[in-house]
Amino acid sequence: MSVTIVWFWNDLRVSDNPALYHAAKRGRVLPVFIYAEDIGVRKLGSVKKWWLYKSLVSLNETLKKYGVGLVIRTGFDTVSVLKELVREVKADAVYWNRRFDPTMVARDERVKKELISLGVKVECFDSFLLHDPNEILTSTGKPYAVFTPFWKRLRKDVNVPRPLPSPERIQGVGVRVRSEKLEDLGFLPEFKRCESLEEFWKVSEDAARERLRRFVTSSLEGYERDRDFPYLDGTSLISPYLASGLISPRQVWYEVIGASEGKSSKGVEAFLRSLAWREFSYHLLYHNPSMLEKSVKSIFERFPWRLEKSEFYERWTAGLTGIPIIDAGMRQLRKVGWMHNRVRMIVASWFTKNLLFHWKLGEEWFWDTLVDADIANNVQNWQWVAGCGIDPVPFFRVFNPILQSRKFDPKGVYIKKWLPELEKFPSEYVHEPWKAPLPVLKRAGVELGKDYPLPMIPVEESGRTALELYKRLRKD
DNA sequence: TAGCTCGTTGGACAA
DNA sequence: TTTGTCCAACGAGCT
Repeated sequence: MSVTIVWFWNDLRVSDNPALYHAAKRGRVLPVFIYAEDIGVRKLGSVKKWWLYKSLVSLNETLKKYGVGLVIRTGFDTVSVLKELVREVKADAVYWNRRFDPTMVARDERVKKELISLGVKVECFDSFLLHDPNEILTSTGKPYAVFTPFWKRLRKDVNVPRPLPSPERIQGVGVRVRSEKLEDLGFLPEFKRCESLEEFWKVSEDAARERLRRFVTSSLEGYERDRDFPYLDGTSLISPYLASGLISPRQVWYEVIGASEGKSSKGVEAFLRSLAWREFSYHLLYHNPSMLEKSVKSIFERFPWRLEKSEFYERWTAGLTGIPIIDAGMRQLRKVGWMHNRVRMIVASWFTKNLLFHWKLGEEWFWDTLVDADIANNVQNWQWVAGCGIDPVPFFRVFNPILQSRKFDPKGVYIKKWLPELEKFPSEYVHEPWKAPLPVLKRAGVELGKDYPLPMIPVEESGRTALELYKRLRKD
């Protein structure tokens, strides 16, 4: 009987998992997770490790219900580990779901070649994206570089495959296979903030489906209207599940479309459009691998970004900038490993256009602290906000965090949730506490500079500095 | 081919 | 309070 190794990575689920599904149909199955040195462009971020740990525990439990366990292996390079496993269980095939970040694409090609040369059958399946970056191209045969035409094309032409069911049964390999302990991978010890993550997130395939269902029934209809307001529960919170593959994008796609009958199509279309941004990020990265390191608009390679992690950097990461909306966002990130998208833009704009730090420093911090850290989304969005990416926000568009705060959190509900020290502030002053008269401060029980910091730099003036630098750069 | 339109997420200012 | 215009310029993508 044939034996197939299923190599898991960012597809940690049993439903709509084509590699697992087809392997189970084929014969005996060995599900494997490999944590090798060649895992991709970056080492895993610390919060992502926590998420991964939880996901793997959950996947293992699900597989156990089928009577098979998840084998965990570490090593220097993946291909050696796989070759070893092939020998151990006399596997004649290795299946996995395609990955799209450029270093993984290169590695997977290498792995494929080596395995085939040993006479092992290799099959790769699609489920990580809705589209194949090679197949959606403009009429001139080039990759898309602007989102809207890309989205129109995707919506019109891409036939999203229906999600596959979970395998009915999975037959194990029948021999004992050594597995390393999940605890020994070092995913938890270096990480000290698990407590609030544990409270906030349920990490499993079922939790992903449940979360999505709740969003679809309660928030989808108003999504277009509510998504921009961080004090509302208006977004799906599905991103970390997508990033690790506890749910697939086509499961999301069909759940949303299926539940949309009777609901405003505006909410549905707006949400599908958001989902398409994930596609677009991978489209861009797949065709422009250098964007991981370099600003796409090359003029920005000469921009005088700050590169050293100074006190300003520390205050930004700690949520002690003195601008409440920014600090609320950065503290939410610290506590639960997630930040509302609107606030991500505000803190990133402040970081790159007021503090003038290189977008890469911010991108790295997000990478390390987000449960939904995803290489393509992270890099694309940071370059977009910084104004140096493909189809970005124009550089001269500097967000004014105070105006953003007043517009999207008028009563300061979101601010107060994450900054309890400002709880007693009247909403008139909660966006800029430094303007509060002394009696207001007294009543709120806040001494500025002690209980809550003064703004680290002047808001409007710092925005103008960035513009000046940019203008000068263009003249040279 | 050449020309036309448009660009996820803004802000200042005027009316 | 709300709405419209301009800001600077360019290149993608369509017709």
